[in-house]
Amino acid sequence: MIGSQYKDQDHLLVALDCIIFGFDRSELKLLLIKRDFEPEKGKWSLMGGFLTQHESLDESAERILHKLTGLENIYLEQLQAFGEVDRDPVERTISVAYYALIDILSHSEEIAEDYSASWFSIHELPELIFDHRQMVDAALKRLRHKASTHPVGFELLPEKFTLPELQKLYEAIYDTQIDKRNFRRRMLGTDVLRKTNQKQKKFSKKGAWLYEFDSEKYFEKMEQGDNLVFKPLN
Amino acid sequence: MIGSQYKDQDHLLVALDCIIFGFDRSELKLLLIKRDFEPEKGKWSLMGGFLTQHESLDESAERILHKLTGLENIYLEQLQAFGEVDRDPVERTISVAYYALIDILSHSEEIAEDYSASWFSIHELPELIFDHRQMVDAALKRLRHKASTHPVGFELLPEKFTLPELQKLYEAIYDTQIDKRNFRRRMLGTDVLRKTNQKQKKFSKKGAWLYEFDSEKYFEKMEQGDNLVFKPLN
DNA sequence: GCAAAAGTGTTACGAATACACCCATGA
DNA sequence: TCATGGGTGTATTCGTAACACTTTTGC
Repeated sequence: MIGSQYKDQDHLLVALDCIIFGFDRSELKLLLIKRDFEPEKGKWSLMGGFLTQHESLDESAERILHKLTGLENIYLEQLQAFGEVDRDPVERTISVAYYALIDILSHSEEIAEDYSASWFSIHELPELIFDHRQMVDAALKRLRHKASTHPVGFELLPEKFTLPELQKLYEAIYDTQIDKRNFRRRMLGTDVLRKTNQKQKKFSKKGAWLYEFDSEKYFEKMEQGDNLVFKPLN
Repeated sequence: MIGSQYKDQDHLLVALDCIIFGFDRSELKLLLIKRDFEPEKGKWSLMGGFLTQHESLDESAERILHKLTGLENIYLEQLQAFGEVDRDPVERTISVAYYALIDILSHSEEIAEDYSASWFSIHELPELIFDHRQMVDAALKRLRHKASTHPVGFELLPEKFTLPELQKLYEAIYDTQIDKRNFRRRMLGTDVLRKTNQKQKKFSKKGAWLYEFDSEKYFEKMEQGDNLVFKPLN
Protein backbone atom coordinates (compact mmCIF):
# COMPACT_ATOMS: atom_id res chain seq x y z
CA MET A 1 0.00 0.00 0.00
CA ILE A 2 2.94 2.36 0.43
CA GLY A 3 2.85 4.95 -2.25
CA SER A 4 -0.91 5.16 -2.31
CA GLN A 5 -2.86 7.90 -0.62
CA TYR A 6 -5.16 8.26 2.31
CA LYS A 7 -8.61 8.24 0.75
CA ASP A 8 -11.40 10.65 1.31
CA GLN A 9 -9.67 12.93 3.73
CA ASP A 10 -9.89 16.68 3.63
CA HIS A 11 -6.85 18.48 2.39
CA LEU A 12 -6.42 22.00 3.58
CA LEU A 13 -4.20 25.02 3.56
CA VAL A 14 -1.44 25.23 6.10
CA ALA A 15 -0.16 28.71 6.71
CA LEU A 16 2.93 29.78 8.62
CA ASP A 17 3.12 33.00 10.56
CA CYS A 18 6.27 34.44 12.05
CA ILE A 19 6.40 36.56 15.14
CA ILE A 20 9.66 38.44 14.70
CA PHE A 21 11.04 39.92 17.89
CA GLY A 22 13.75 42.49 17.62
CA PHE A 23 15.72 44.56 20.08
CA ASP A 24 17.14 47.96 19.21
CA ARG A 25 19.27 48.25 22.39
CA SER A 26 16.45 49.84 24.24
CA GLU A 27 13.05 48.34 23.39
CA LEU A 28 11.60 44.98 22.46
CA LYS A 29 9.88 45.29 19.11
CA LEU A 30 7.88 43.32 16.63
CA LEU A 31 8.24 43.38 12.86
CA LEU A 32 4.92 43.71 11.06
CA ILE A 33 3.88 44.25 7.48
CA LYS A 34 1.02 46.03 5.86
CA ARG A 35 -1.01 43.34 4.21
CA ASP A 36 -1.22 44.17 0.52
CA PHE A 37 -4.03 41.87 -0.49
CA GLU A 38 -7.59 41.17 0.55
CA PRO A 39 -9.05 40.48 2.98
CA GLU A 40 -8.00 43.08 5.51
CA LYS A 41 -5.76 44.75 2.95
CA GLY A 42 -3.90 47.62 4.52
CA LYS A 43 -4.06 46.24 8.03
CA TRP A 44 -1.01 45.07 9.89
CA SER A 45 -0.09 41.46 9.92
CA LEU A 46 2.60 39.02 10.92
CA MET A 47 4.91 37.72 8.22
CA GLY A 48 3.12 34.78 6.73
CA GLY A 49 2.87 32.39 3.84
CA PHE A 50 1.73 28.93 2.94
CA LEU A 51 3.37 25.59 3.45
CA THR A 52 4.18 23.83 0.20
CA GLN A 53 4.14 20.12 -0.49
CA HIS A 54 7.89 19.58 -0.48
CA GLU A 55 9.24 21.43 2.48
CA SER A 56 9.08 20.78 6.19
CA LEU A 57 7.40 23.23 8.54
CA ASP A 58 10.77 24.51 9.75
CA GLU A 59 12.03 24.95 6.20
CA SER A 60 8.88 26.71 5.19
CA ALA A 61 9.13 29.16 8.06
CA GLU A 62 12.70 29.94 7.05
CA ARG A 63 11.75 30.39 3.43
CA ILE A 64 8.88 32.71 4.21
CA LEU A 65 10.95 34.73 6.61
CA HIS A 66 13.69 35.06 4.03
CA LYS A 67 11.33 36.00 1.24
CA LEU A 68 9.59 38.69 3.24
CA THR A 69 12.53 40.20 5.07
CA GLY A 70 15.77 39.04 3.51
CA LEU A 71 16.72 37.52 6.84
CA GLU A 72 18.62 34.26 6.95
CA ASN A 73 20.18 32.11 9.63
CA ILE A 74 18.35 33.56 12.50
CA TYR A 75 16.82 31.99 15.57
CA LEU A 76 13.46 30.49 14.69
CA GLU A 77 11.35 28.20 16.83
CA GLN A 78 7.91 26.78 16.46
CA LEU A 79 5.35 28.20 18.85
CA GLN A 80 2.22 26.18 18.16
CA ALA A 81 -0.54 25.60 15.67
CA PHE A 82 -3.65 27.76 15.54
CA GLY A 83 -6.68 26.08 14.13
CA GLU A 84 -10.00 27.77 14.76
CA VAL A 85 -12.36 27.10 11.89
CA ASP A 86 -13.00 30.72 11.05
CA ARG A 87 -9.59 32.14 11.79
CA ASP A 88 -9.10 33.09 8.15
CA PRO A 89 -12.29 34.32 6.51
CA VAL A 90 -11.16 33.50 2.98
CA GLU A 91 -10.71 29.80 3.30
CA ARG A 92 -10.24 27.22 6.00
CA THR A 93 -6.60 27.46 6.99
CA ILE A 94 -4.65 26.32 9.93
CA SER A 95 -1.57 28.26 10.82
CA VAL A 96 1.61 27.15 12.49
CA ALA A 97 3.21 30.06 14.30
CA TYR A 98 6.95 30.49 14.63
CA TYR A 99 8.85 33.12 16.51
CA ALA A 100 12.15 34.62 15.52
CA LEU A 101 14.72 36.66 17.45
CA ILE A 102 17.03 39.20 15.89
CA ASP A 103 19.21 42.11 16.71
CA ILE A 104 17.55 44.96 14.88
CA LEU A 105 20.63 47.10 14.34
CA SER A 106 22.70 44.29 12.79
CA HIS A 107 19.99 43.58 10.26
CA SER A 108 18.68 46.98 9.36
CA GLU A 109 19.88 46.82 5.73
CA GLU A 110 18.41 43.40 5.11
CA ILE A 111 15.01 44.48 6.31
CA ALA A 112 14.90 47.08 3.60
CA GLU A 113 12.23 49.66 3.12
CA ASP A 114 10.83 47.95 0.08
CA TYR A 115 9.59 45.13 2.22
CA SER A 116 7.04 47.57 3.63
CA ALA A 117 7.70 46.19 7.05
CA SER A 118 7.95 48.26 10.22
CA TRP A 119 9.04 47.75 13.76
CA PHE A 120 6.52 48.34 16.54
CA SER A 121 7.20 48.52 20.21
CA ILE A 122 5.47 45.60 21.92
CA HIS A 123 3.77 48.25 24.03
CA GLU A 124 2.24 50.00 21.06
CA LEU A 125 1.05 47.37 18.66
CA PRO A 126 -1.49 48.28 16.01
CA GLU A 127 -4.53 46.14 15.44
CA LEU A 128 -3.59 42.91 13.78
CA ILE A 129 -5.56 40.74 11.38
CA PHE A 130 -7.15 37.41 12.18
CA ASP A 131 -5.83 35.74 15.32
CA HIS A 132 -2.40 37.30 15.04
CA ARG A 133 -2.74 39.15 18.28
CA GLN A 134 -3.29 35.88 20.05
CA MET A 135 -0.16 34.51 18.41
CA VAL A 136 1.85 37.49 19.55
CA ASP A 137 0.65 37.12 23.11
CA ALA A 138 1.53 33.44 23.13
CA ALA A 139 4.93 34.17 21.61
CA LEU A 140 5.76 36.80 24.19
CA LYS A 141 4.83 34.43 26.96
CA ARG A 142 6.99 31.77 25.41
CA LEU A 143 9.91 34.15 24.93
CA ARG A 144 9.72 35.22 28.54
CA HIS A 145 9.81 31.68 29.70
CA LYS A 146 12.47 30.59 27.28
CA ALA A 147 14.81 33.48 28.01
CA SER A 148 14.76 32.67 31.70
CA THR A 149 16.02 29.14 31.18
CA HIS A 150 17.84 29.10 27.87
CA PRO A 151 20.44 31.37 26.32
CA VAL A 152 18.19 32.84 23.67
CA GLY A 153 18.54 36.43 24.78
CA PHE A 154 21.86 36.63 22.97
CA GLU A 155 20.01 36.18 19.70
CA LEU A 156 18.59 39.64 20.22
CA LEU A 157 22.01 41.26 20.56
CA PRO A 158 25.07 41.54 18.35
CA GLU A 159 27.73 38.86 18.80
CA LYS A 160 29.65 41.05 21.16
CA PHE A 161 27.69 42.90 23.75
CA THR A 162 28.16 44.57 27.09
CA LEU A 163 26.55 43.57 30.35
CA PRO A 164 24.63 46.83 30.58
CA GLU A 165 23.21 46.08 27.12
CA LEU A 166 22.29 42.55 28.16
CA GLN A 167 20.59 43.91 31.23
CA LYS A 168 18.60 46.41 29.20
CA LEU A 169 17.48 43.53 27.02
CA TYR A 170 16.22 41.50 29.96
CA GLU A 171 14.52 44.55 31.39
CA ALA A 172 12.76 45.00 28.05
CA ILE A 173 11.73 41.35 27.80
CA TYR A 174 10.32 41.24 31.30
CA ASP A 175 9.23 44.85 31.41
CA THR A 176 10.84 45.34 34.78
CA GLN A 177 13.81 46.88 36.52
CA ILE A 178 16.68 44.65 37.54
CA ASP A 179 19.37 45.27 40.12
CA LYS A 180 22.70 45.67 38.38
CA ARG A 181 24.79 43.73 40.85
CA ASN A 182 22.41 40.82 41.12
CA PHE A 183 22.04 40.69 37.37
CA ARG A 184 25.76 40.57 36.74
CA ARG A 185 26.34 37.98 39.37
CA ARG A 186 23.70 35.77 37.90
CA MET A 187 24.80 36.16 34.30
CA LEU A 188 28.48 35.73 34.96
CA GLY A 189 27.62 32.89 37.29
CA THR A 190 26.24 30.86 34.40
CA ASP A 191 29.83 30.78 33.21
CA VAL A 192 28.85 30.87 29.55
CA LEU A 193 29.91 34.45 28.88
CA ARG A 194 33.42 35.00 27.59
CA LYS A 195 34.91 38.39 28.30
CA THR A 196 36.74 39.82 25.32
CA ASN A 197 39.58 42.29 25.68
CA GLN A 198 37.61 45.02 23.97
CA LYS A 199 35.59 47.82 25.43
CA GLN A 200 32.49 49.40 24.04
CA LYS A 201 32.82 53.16 24.44
CA LYS A 202 29.75 54.24 22.56
CA PHE A 203 27.62 54.80 25.58
CA SER A 204 29.96 55.94 28.30
CA LYS A 205 33.24 57.57 28.90
CA LYS A 206 34.59 54.77 30.95
CA GLY A 207 33.51 52.13 28.45
CA ALA A 208 32.04 48.70 29.15
CA TRP A 209 33.65 45.33 28.49
CA LEU A 210 32.35 43.38 25.56
CA TYR A 211 31.35 39.77 26.13
CA GLU A 212 30.52 36.86 23.85
CA PHE A 213 28.25 33.93 24.43
CA ASP A 214 30.39 30.80 24.71
CA SER A 215 28.29 28.13 23.06
CA GLU A 216 30.83 25.33 23.50
CA LYS A 217 30.84 25.83 27.22
CA TYR A 218 27.08 25.99 27.19
CA PHE A 219 26.72 22.66 25.41
CA GLU A 220 29.19 21.08 27.79
CA LYS A 221 27.12 22.21 30.69
CA MET A 222 23.93 20.98 29.10
CA GLU A 223 25.42 17.56 28.58
CA GLN A 224 26.33 17.48 32.24
CA GLY A 225 22.71 18.20 33.01
CA ASP A 226 23.42 21.50 34.70
CA ASN A 227 20.47 23.72 34.32
CA LEU A 228 21.36 27.30 34.03
CA VAL A 229 19.13 30.12 35.03
CA PHE A 230 19.12 33.39 33.20
CA LYS A 231 16.06 34.60 34.98
CA PRO A 232 16.08 38.21 36.03
CA LEU A 233 16.16 38.80 39.73
CA ASN A 234 14.52 41.34 42.03
CA MET B 1 -12.73 39.32 -2.27
CA ILE B 2 -13.99 37.69 0.88
CA GLY B 3 -15.47 34.35 0.10
CA SER B 4 -12.99 33.56 -2.65
CA GLN B 5 -10.05 31.27 -2.15
CA TYR B 6 -6.30 31.55 -1.99
CA LYS B 7 -5.18 30.50 -5.45
CA ASP B 8 -2.54 28.02 -6.35
CA GLN B 9 -1.58 26.97 -2.89
CA ASP B 10 -0.93 23.40 -1.87
CA HIS B 11 -3.59 21.76 0.21
CA LEU B 12 -2.46 18.96 2.42
CA LEU B 13 -3.50 16.48 5.01
CA VAL B 14 -3.46 17.56 8.62
CA ALA B 15 -3.33 14.70 11.07
CA LEU B 16 -3.83 14.80 14.82
CA ASP B 17 -2.06 12.48 17.19
CA CYS B 18 -2.86 12.13 20.85
CA ILE B 19 -0.35 11.18 23.49
CA ILE B 20 -2.56 9.78 26.23
CA PHE B 21 -0.95 9.66 29.63
CA GLY B 22 -2.56 7.57 32.29
CA PHE B 23 -1.77 6.75 35.89
CA ASP B 24 -2.85 3.52 37.53
CA ARG B 25 -1.91 4.64 41.07
CA SER B 26 1.57 3.31 40.64
CA GLU B 27 2.98 3.91 37.18
CA LEU B 28 2.79 6.51 34.46
CA LYS B 29 1.53 4.88 31.29
CA LEU B 30 0.76 5.59 27.70
CA LEU B 31 -2.23 4.35 25.73
CA LEU B 32 -1.28 2.95 22.33
CA ILE B 33 -3.11 1.09 19.62
CA LYS B 34 -2.13 -1.53 17.16
CA ARG B 35 -2.39 0.11 13.80
CA ASP B 36 -4.81 -1.92 11.70
CA PHE B 37 -4.03 -0.53 8.28
CA GLU B 38 -1.00 -0.08 6.09
CA PRO B 39 1.65 1.12 6.24
CA GLU B 40 3.18 -0.27 9.39
CA LYS B 41 0.08 -2.33 10.03
CA GLY B 42 0.42 -4.24 13.28
CA LYS B 43 2.88 -1.80 14.81
CA TRP B 44 2.02 0.38 17.76
CA SER B 45 0.89 3.90 17.26
CA LEU B 46 -0.54 6.91 19.01
CA MET B 47 -4.24 7.58 18.66
CA GLY B 48 -4.57 9.56 15.48
CA GLY B 49 -6.88 10.78 12.79
CA PHE B 50 -7.30 13.56 10.29
CA LEU B 51 -8.53 17.08 10.67
CA THR B 52 -11.70 17.75 8.75
CA GLN B 53 -12.74 20.96 7.08
CA HIS B 54 -15.32 22.05 9.62
CA GLU B 55 -13.77 21.50 13.00
CA SER B 56 -11.06 23.33 14.89
CA LEU B 57 -7.86 21.57 15.87
CA ASP B 58 -9.02 21.28 19.46
CA GLU B 59 -12.37 19.90 18.41
CA SER B 60 -10.76 17.43 16.10
CA ALA B 61 -8.45 16.14 18.80
CA GLU B 62 -11.46 15.65 21.07
CA ARG B 63 -13.41 13.87 18.36
CA ILE B 64 -10.57 11.51 17.50
CA LEU B 65 -9.90 10.75 21.12
CA HIS B 66 -13.55 10.02 21.68
CA LYS B 67 -13.88 7.85 18.61
CA LEU B 68 -10.87 5.75 19.42
CA THR B 69 -11.25 5.39 23.15
CA GLY B 70 -14.71 6.47 24.18
CA LEU B 71 -13.14 9.11 26.38
CA GLU B 72 -14.81 12.46 26.77
CA ASN B 73 -14.22 15.60 28.77
CA ILE B 74 -10.67 14.91 29.64
CA TYR B 75 -7.66 17.17 29.86
CA LEU B 76 -6.30 17.78 26.39
CA GLU B 77 -3.67 20.28 25.35
CA GLN B 78 -1.84 20.96 22.16
CA LEU B 79 1.81 20.05 22.17
CA GLN B 80 3.08 21.22 18.80
CA ALA B 81 3.00 20.52 15.10
CA PHE B 82 5.31 18.00 13.47
CA GLY B 83 6.04 18.63 9.86
CA GLU B 84 8.97 16.76 8.37
CA VAL B 85 8.33 16.08 4.71
CA ASP B 86 8.69 12.33 4.94
CA ARG B 87 7.19 11.74 8.33
CA ASP B 88 4.34 9.74 6.85
CA PRO B 89 5.45 7.56 3.94
CA VAL B 90 1.99 7.35 2.40
CA GLU B 91 1.35 10.96 1.71
CA ARG B 92 2.62 14.32 2.79
CA THR B 93 0.97 14.98 6.11
CA ILE B 94 1.65 17.32 8.93
CA SER B 95 0.54 16.28 12.35
CA VAL B 96 -0.50 18.36 15.29
CA ALA B 97 0.18 16.48 18.50
CA TYR B 98 -2.01 16.76 21.58
CA TYR B 99 -1.50 15.22 24.96
CA ALA B 100 -4.21 13.98 27.28
CA LEU B 101 -4.21 13.12 30.97
CA ILE B 102 -6.50 10.59 32.56
CA ASP B 103 -6.91 8.45 35.62
CA ILE B 104 -6.74 4.95 34.23
CA LEU B 105 -8.86 3.26 36.86
CA SER B 106 -11.78 5.68 36.55
CA HIS B 107 -11.94 5.10 32.82
CA SER B 108 -11.23 1.43 32.44
CA GLU B 109 -14.67 0.58 31.10
CA GLU B 110 -14.66 3.35 28.53
CA ILE B 111 -11.38 2.21 27.14
CA ALA B 112 -12.90 -1.13 26.28
CA GLU B 113 -11.06 -4.10 24.89
CA ASP B 114 -12.61 -3.72 21.49
CA TYR B 115 -10.62 -0.60 20.93
CA SER B 116 -7.54 -2.79 20.73
CA ALA B 117 -5.67 -0.27 22.78
CA SER B 118 -3.21 -1.11 25.55
CA TRP B 119 -1.44 0.70 28.29
CA PHE B 120 2.34 0.66 28.29
CA SER B 121 4.62 1.83 31.06
CA ILE B 122 6.56 4.83 29.86
CA HIS B 123 9.64 2.81 30.75
CA GLU B 124 8.77 -0.04 28.42
CA LEU B 125 7.40 1.45 25.26
CA PRO B 126 7.29 -0.63 22.13
CA GLU B 127 8.59 0.69 18.86
CA LEU B 128 6.26 3.30 17.49
CA ILE B 129 5.51 4.22 13.91
CA PHE B 130 6.65 7.32 12.11
CA ASP B 131 7.79 10.12 14.39
CA HIS B 132 5.53 9.12 17.26
CA ARG B 133 8.41 8.40 19.56
CA GLN B 134 9.58 11.96 19.13
CA MET B 135 6.09 13.16 19.97
CA VAL B 136 6.04 11.08 23.12
CA ASP B 137 9.39 12.42 24.26
CA ALA B 138 8.27 15.97 23.69
CA ALA B 139 5.00 15.31 25.50
CA LEU B 140 6.71 13.85 28.52
CA LYS B 141 9.01 16.81 28.71
CA ARG B 142 6.03 19.11 28.50
CA LEU B 143 4.10 17.18 31.11
CA ARG B 144 7.03 17.34 33.49
CA HIS B 145 7.28 21.03 33.08
CA LYS B 146 3.58 21.66 33.22
CA ALA B 147 2.99 19.56 36.31
CA SER B 148 5.60 21.52 38.21
CA THR B 149 3.88 24.82 37.65
CA HIS B 150 0.22 24.05 37.00
CA PRO B 151 -2.30 21.85 38.72
CA VAL B 152 -2.53 19.25 35.96
CA GLY B 153 -1.42 16.32 38.06
CA PHE B 154 -4.92 16.04 39.49
CA GLU B 155 -6.15 15.11 36.03
CA LEU B 156 -4.32 11.83 36.43
CA LEU B 157 -6.12 10.96 39.66
CA PRO B 158 -9.73 10.43 40.65
CA GLU B 159 -11.57 13.47 41.96
CA LYS B 160 -10.81 12.51 45.51
CA PHE B 161 -7.34 11.33 46.23
CA THR B 162 -4.97 10.95 49.15
CA LEU B 163 -1.69 12.69 49.61
CA PRO B 164 0.25 9.41 49.39
CA GLU B 165 -1.43 8.79 46.04
CA LEU B 166 -0.58 12.27 44.86
CA GLN B 167 2.99 11.75 45.90
CA LYS B 168 3.23 8.46 44.04
CA LEU B 169 1.97 10.26 40.98
CA TYR B 170 4.63 12.92 41.16
CA GLU B 171 7.27 10.30 41.77
CA ALA B 172 6.07 8.51 38.65
CA ILE B 173 6.04 11.67 36.55
CA TYR B 174 9.53 12.71 37.58
CA ASP B 175 10.87 9.22 38.04
CA THR B 176 12.32 10.11 41.39
CA GLN B 177 11.81 9.68 45.12
CA ILE B 178 10.32 12.54 47.09
CA ASP B 179 10.48 13.16 50.81
CA LYS B 180 7.04 12.73 52.33
CA ARG B 181 7.16 15.64 54.71
CA ASN B 182 8.53 18.09 52.19
CA PHE B 183 6.03 16.96 49.59
CA ARG B 184 3.07 17.42 51.89
CA ARG B 185 4.22 20.78 53.07
CA ARG B 186 4.59 21.98 49.51
CA MET B 187 1.30 20.59 48.28
CA LEU B 188 -0.75 21.79 51.22
CA GLY B 189 1.13 25.07 51.05
CA THR B 190 -0.36 25.81 47.64
CA ASP B 191 -3.64 26.06 49.50
CA VAL B 192 -5.66 24.63 46.62
CA LEU B 193 -6.33 21.25 48.17
CA ARG B 194 -9.53 20.85 50.12
CA LYS B 195 -9.52 18.13 52.75
CA THR B 196 -12.71 16.10 52.74
CA ASN B 197 -14.00 14.33 55.83
CA GLN B 198 -13.52 10.94 54.28
CA LYS B 199 -10.71 8.50 54.60
CA GLN B 200 -9.42 6.11 52.01
CA LYS B 201 -8.82 2.77 53.72
CA LYS B 202 -7.99 0.70 50.69
CA PHE B 203 -4.28 0.80 51.14
CA SER B 204 -3.72 0.99 54.85
CA LYS B 205 -5.28 0.15 58.14
CA LYS B 206 -5.08 3.65 59.45
CA GLY B 207 -6.51 5.12 56.29
CA ALA B 208 -5.49 8.33 54.54
CA TRP B 209 -7.51 11.51 54.22
CA LEU B 210 -9.08 12.20 50.88
CA TYR B 211 -8.51 15.59 49.30
CA GLU B 212 -10.04 17.44 46.39
CA PHE B 213 -8.54 20.01 44.10
CA ASP B 214 -10.20 23.36 44.81
CA SER B 215 -10.39 24.99 41.41
CA GLU B 216 -12.18 28.12 42.63
CA LYS B 217 -9.38 28.86 45.03
CA TYR B 218 -6.89 28.13 42.31
CA PHE B 219 -8.43 30.61 39.90
CA GLU B 220 -8.58 33.23 42.61
CA LYS B 221 -4.90 32.81 43.21
CA MET B 222 -4.14 32.95 39.54
CA GLU B 223 -6.01 36.22 39.19
CA GLN B 224 -3.95 37.62 42.01
CA GLY B 225 -0.86 36.66 40.08
CA ASP B 226 0.37 34.20 42.69
CA ASN B 227 2.39 31.57 41.00
CA LEU B 228 2.11 28.26 42.69
CA VAL B 229 4.77 25.63 42.59
CA PHE B 230 3.91 21.97 42.54
CA LYS B 231 7.46 20.99 41.79
CA PRO B 232 8.75 17.97 43.65
CA LEU B 233 11.39 18.68 46.21
CA ASN B 234 14.50 16.85 47.50
C1' DG C 1 36.42 68.92 38.76
C1' DC C 2 32.26 67.05 37.60
C1' DA C 3 28.85 64.45 35.21
C1' DA C 4 27.69 59.88 33.63
C1' DA C 5 27.90 55.29 33.20
C1' DA C 6 30.62 50.97 34.74
C1' DG C 7 31.86 48.13 38.08
C1' DT C 8 32.11 45.85 42.74
C1' DG C 9 30.64 43.00 48.11
C1' DT C 10 28.11 42.12 52.11
C1' DT C 11 24.22 41.33 54.98
C1' DA C 12 19.59 39.59 55.90
C1' DC C 13 15.89 36.85 54.88
C1' DG C 14 13.26 33.13 53.28
C1' DA C 15 12.93 28.85 50.92
C1' DA C 16 14.65 24.21 50.18
C1' DT C 17 16.62 20.31 52.20
C1' DA C 18 17.65 16.69 55.30
C1' DC C 19 16.22 14.02 58.72
C1' DA C 20 13.34 10.36 62.67
C1' DC C 21 9.74 9.41 65.38
C1' DC C 22 4.73 8.71 66.81
C1' DC C 23 -0.13 7.34 65.38
C1' DA C 24 -4.02 4.50 64.11
C1' DT C 25 -5.68 0.28 62.82
C1' DG C 26 -6.65 -4.54 61.30
C1' DA C 27 -5.08 -8.89 61.45
C1' DT D 1 1.14 -7.09 69.81
C1' DC D 2 2.96 -6.20 65.78
C1' DA D 3 3.24 -4.97 61.07
C1' DT D 4 1.85 -1.48 57.84
C1' DG D 5 1.27 2.70 55.98
C1' DG D 6 -0.19 7.68 57.55
C1' DG D 7 1.03 11.63 59.58
C1' DT D 8 3.99 15.36 61.87
C1' DG D 9 8.29 19.36 63.17
C1' DT D 10 12.84 21.32 63.31
C1' DA D 11 17.59 22.58 62.36
C1' DT D 12 20.72 23.63 58.66
C1' DT D 13 22.02 25.16 54.32
C1' DC D 14 21.79 27.74 50.33
C1' DG D 15 20.08 30.87 47.14
C1' DT D 16 17.74 35.32 46.50
C1' DA D 17 17.09 40.02 47.47
C1' DA D 18 18.26 44.35 49.17
C1' DC D 19 21.34 47.78 49.33
C1' DA D 20 25.65 52.19 48.36
C1' DC D 21 29.92 53.45 47.14
C1' DT D 22 34.20 53.67 44.09
C1' DT D 23 36.22 53.91 39.38
C1' DT D 24 37.09 55.72 34.91
C1' DT D 25 37.16 59.14 31.61
C1' DG D 26 35.64 62.83 28.42
C1' DC D 27 34.27 67.28 28.55
